[in-house]
Amino acid sequence: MAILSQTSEYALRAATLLAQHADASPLHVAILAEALGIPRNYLSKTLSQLARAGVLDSVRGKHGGFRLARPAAEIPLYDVVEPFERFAETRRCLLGQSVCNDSQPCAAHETWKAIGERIVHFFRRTTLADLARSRTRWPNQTAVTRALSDWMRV
Amino acid sequence: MAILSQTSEYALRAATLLAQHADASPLHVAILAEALGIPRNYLSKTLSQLARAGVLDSVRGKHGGFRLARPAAEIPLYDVVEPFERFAETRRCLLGQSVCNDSQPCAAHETWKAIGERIVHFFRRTTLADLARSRTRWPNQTAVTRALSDWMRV
DNA sequence: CGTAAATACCACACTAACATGATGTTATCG
DNA sequence: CGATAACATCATGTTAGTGTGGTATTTACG
Repeated sequence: MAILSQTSEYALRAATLLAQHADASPLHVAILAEALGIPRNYLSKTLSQLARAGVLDSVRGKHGGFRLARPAAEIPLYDVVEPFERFAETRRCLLGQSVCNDSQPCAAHETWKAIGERIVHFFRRTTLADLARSRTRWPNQTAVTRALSDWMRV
Repeated sequence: MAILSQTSEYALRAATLLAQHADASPLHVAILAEALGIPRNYLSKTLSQLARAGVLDSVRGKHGGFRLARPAAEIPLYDVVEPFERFAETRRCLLGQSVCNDSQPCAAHETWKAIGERIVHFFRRTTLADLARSRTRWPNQTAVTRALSDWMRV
């Protein structure tokens, strides 16, 4: 009953941390991974996918890293999570009936549909800016400080 | 984004069909599996678990099968699905924050919590009797007819 | 231009969910 | 009591998600 995959959660956390990073310089995967307690290479792969999806910019070479491709307020969580989820399944009949729609509903149709819509609605309406606002407490706080204060580049 | 595991869906379908079976004689796994389009041995294992959980009665030997352990109206979907799901995860913070509760919430806490509660509420409030009421259209309808009319025992 | 530092990519390992087939166990019935 | 029909269980296979390590590629900078 996890709703989101592990990968999606990783993506959300990393994107939130990036949104908390005010200036536009990219952050290294290594530091993000350390700060968030996420396997480094796996996060690297995940963020590359987000870059391909247009959510992040990736900067290669020395002083490279990842940053948001546009302002946090313009990135709904849906965009962050969609590359790793099959949202279409939200609309499948709970009982697996081949015909189950508004005019020929199964017994659970109304309620089940409402739940699915509520989930999608949440991801569409909430943006990274919303998540970045709250005070967060990531697994490795010192690495977070380093990341956000751009420690590496002093 | 499947919310429920495949196994849980199998269990729900089989239980619904059993609830539609008015009389108290048990139904064979083989017929249930054929009617619902579910792998036979896998369904067998799944229903055995439901029997161990007290949701179904299993009857061994010739003329055996499975039937509901109590009236359909007294079996919430939660009971059918719970053996295969980790509902506790519904209450985990979306951002994986170690502290995230009503007094120290993350930015998504309220909405995310509401979604989880709505899902659990649905499974607790809806019973097999509710699902059995609607006209269903299972994958193999002729096998369903056989099953529900107790064809084997004529 | 060469070196170092970063992402990108590839190959593989591990695990849990899903599935299949064979065999064991129990109960009915002739 | 033996044969048969059902569930129960075990061993194994398959797949997708997750994770790891190494190599290739790109870029900055001295």
